[in-house]
Amino acid sequence: MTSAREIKDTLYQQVARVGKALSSPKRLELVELLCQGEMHVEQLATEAGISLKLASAHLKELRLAQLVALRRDGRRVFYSLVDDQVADLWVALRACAENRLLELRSALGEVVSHPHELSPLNGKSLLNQARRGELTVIDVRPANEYAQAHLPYARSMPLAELKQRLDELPPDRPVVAYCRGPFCLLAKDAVTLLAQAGVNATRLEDGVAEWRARGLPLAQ
Amino acid sequence: MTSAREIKDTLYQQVARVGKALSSPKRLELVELLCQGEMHVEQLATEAGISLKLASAHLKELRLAQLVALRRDGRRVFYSLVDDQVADLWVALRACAENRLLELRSALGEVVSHPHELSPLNGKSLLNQARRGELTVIDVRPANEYAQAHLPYARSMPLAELKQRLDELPPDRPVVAYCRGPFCLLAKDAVTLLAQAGVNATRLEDGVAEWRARGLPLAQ
DNA sequence: CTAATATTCTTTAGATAATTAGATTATTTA
DNA sequence: TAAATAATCTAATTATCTAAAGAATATTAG
Repeated sequence: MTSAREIKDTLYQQVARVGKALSSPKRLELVELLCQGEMHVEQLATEAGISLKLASAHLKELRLAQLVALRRDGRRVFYSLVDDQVADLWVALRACAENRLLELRSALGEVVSHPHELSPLNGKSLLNQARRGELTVIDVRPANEYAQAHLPYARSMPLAELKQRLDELPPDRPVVAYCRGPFCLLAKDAVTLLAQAGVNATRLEDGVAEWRARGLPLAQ
Repeated sequence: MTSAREIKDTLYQQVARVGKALSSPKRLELVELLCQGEMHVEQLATEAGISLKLASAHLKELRLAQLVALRRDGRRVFYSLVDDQVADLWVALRACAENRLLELRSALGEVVSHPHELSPLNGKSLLNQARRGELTVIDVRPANEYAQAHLPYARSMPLAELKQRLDELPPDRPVVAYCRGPFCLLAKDAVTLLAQAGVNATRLEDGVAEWRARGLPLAQ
């Protein structure tokens, strides 16, 4: 004999498990990292700026909420999102927060300090211009993230190597740099570096998760 | 002098405010109720089965996360979602939980115990059949929720009045009943009641929030 | 089989949240 | 202006979460 109230309580409790998994800043950062592809615990801990132990504990929470899955390879444990719906949820949650929290907007202002550095293009026209070779799209994330999924026509130029590889960029052609998404600082730094080298560079705010959530295609 | 880490921490913290707001079962239930339209605190508390004080406290949390807004009318305080994006987020979160948590699926099985009672129609064809008068769509939520938004061609027949108003239903025509969404028990009870009265009745799982999230039109 | 590495498990302290009851504020009605 | 109503605020208790540190486990290399 299960009462209506008990059934309802169970239903909302279960959904709240997912909400709870998304209620900690560090877990959100881990989810965003996993939107870039699978990573092992040490990578995740380093990128998120937390201890390995804490990363492991947060990943366990995400695993209990069935948002991530793990795969063992030798002595490494690789985590990944269970599917793209989780990435879409992250993008939706971020967008919702962005659209209503003033504190978030002003903090984001520090990431995108120079509006003219932002690529004014929408996805489709960027795609077209890139295909025609009218501009160069570079992916400034670490190479292993590029290898797992990247924007069409984008070439991998990790921020760490960018300075040494400037000569690989086709001359006299605008460059659009992207990274992990709106919260990531890699593309911002890339644009600054390129501008100092005299390259006409802008940043695309989207990462692969945002790109896919818009229904646009990705390459591997 | 704000470090990159500090900026990032702020960004994820802000998004986590929204995640945190969605991490409590009772707050989720309140959000789902507010998807039906604005309600005052006592209504919300009664429907969610909690005390007025607790409802007030949860609503304050939702307000701090900027997910709901309030309006005072006389001695009543009416709450509503700040916009449809919040309703979409609720629908997305529920869908994400539904698709991966087995416990949720089995609990949901108790709400939708008889699969043949579920309307097999998709939104557009339901709309067409309703327009042509081939079936009767009834909204079994309380009348004030119907008044704020409802499915096109639906008529209001609150569950509480349904038994007395059976004669208003066009005879020999299938009836599709809907309520607040997949977690709501009103439509299930309506279908049971109608079936006992010999009416060919099925349930539509969608509520207005799900309907709108699918990009389908609503009426007022 | 042993040592080294990568990760998880366990425990703990401090911080934060949920819930309840009592006091308080704002609004309407008499 | 006083009483009644609706909701919020404050304070207290209990429960839960975060983060860190030490112990334990699983896998590989020697």
